[in-house]
Amino acid sequence: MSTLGLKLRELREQAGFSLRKAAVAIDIDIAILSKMERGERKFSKELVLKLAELYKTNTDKLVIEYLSEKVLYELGEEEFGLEALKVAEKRLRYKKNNNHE
Amino acid sequence: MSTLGLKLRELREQAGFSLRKAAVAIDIDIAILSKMERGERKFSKELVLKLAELYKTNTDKLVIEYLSEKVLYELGEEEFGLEALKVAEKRLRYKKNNNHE
DNA sequence: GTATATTTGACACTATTAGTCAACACGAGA
DNA sequence: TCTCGTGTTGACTAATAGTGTCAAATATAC
Repeated sequence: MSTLGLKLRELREQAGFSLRKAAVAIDIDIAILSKMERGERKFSKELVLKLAELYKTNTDKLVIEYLSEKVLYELGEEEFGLEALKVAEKRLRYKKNNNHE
Repeated sequence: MSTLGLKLRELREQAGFSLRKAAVAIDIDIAILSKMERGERKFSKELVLKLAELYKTNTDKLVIEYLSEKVLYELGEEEFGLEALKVAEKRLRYKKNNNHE
């Protein structure tokens, strides 16, 4: 199940939006938001940002959540998922330090 | 540039295969293998495994490399890439410990 | 009952990715 | 120079995945 979806649903309810109103506010179909909140469809980063703004909440954590879910989705049930994450992390650190473009 | 591509090119040359022969052996078009080795196209896991077998080399490291590249590709130039990786890692560990399906 | 909110599935549309093929460039050696 | 083996490139089509739209079904409250 999608953690990001759950969080965004909670945030929506806390902010007092119905699914319909939230969907209208960010200009998407109600069905899509419903499915996204329940993890049946993937969020786009753009929508996550729009929703964060609508609910007046901090975007960073949500973006991190969004990205990590994307990463986990890509790894699927792979046996070496953890090892791959470690390698990716190492390479990303290296890139950050040397590739200040 | 693709580390996986470079590695597989080295392995191919060490194993004494021309691009053509390797491509024929795993039943793909030469152009595809050429592009994959140079990072112009993404590898599929299936092809990585076939090539590892052809070159008689250990598959695990190559699979890990393959997965980490996939992950890094998904993260792109995201500001919070590292943070996302850490969250993903934490969640994956949790899943491994509790979700022995 | 009506009204509002959400879920579900079917469908079409678009974008992305994968596969095919032919032309091209290059160097080695006859 | 000719040609053979090697690798690169681009154009094109096919297959696949992702998105958006809509209406019907379901649920919840009044």
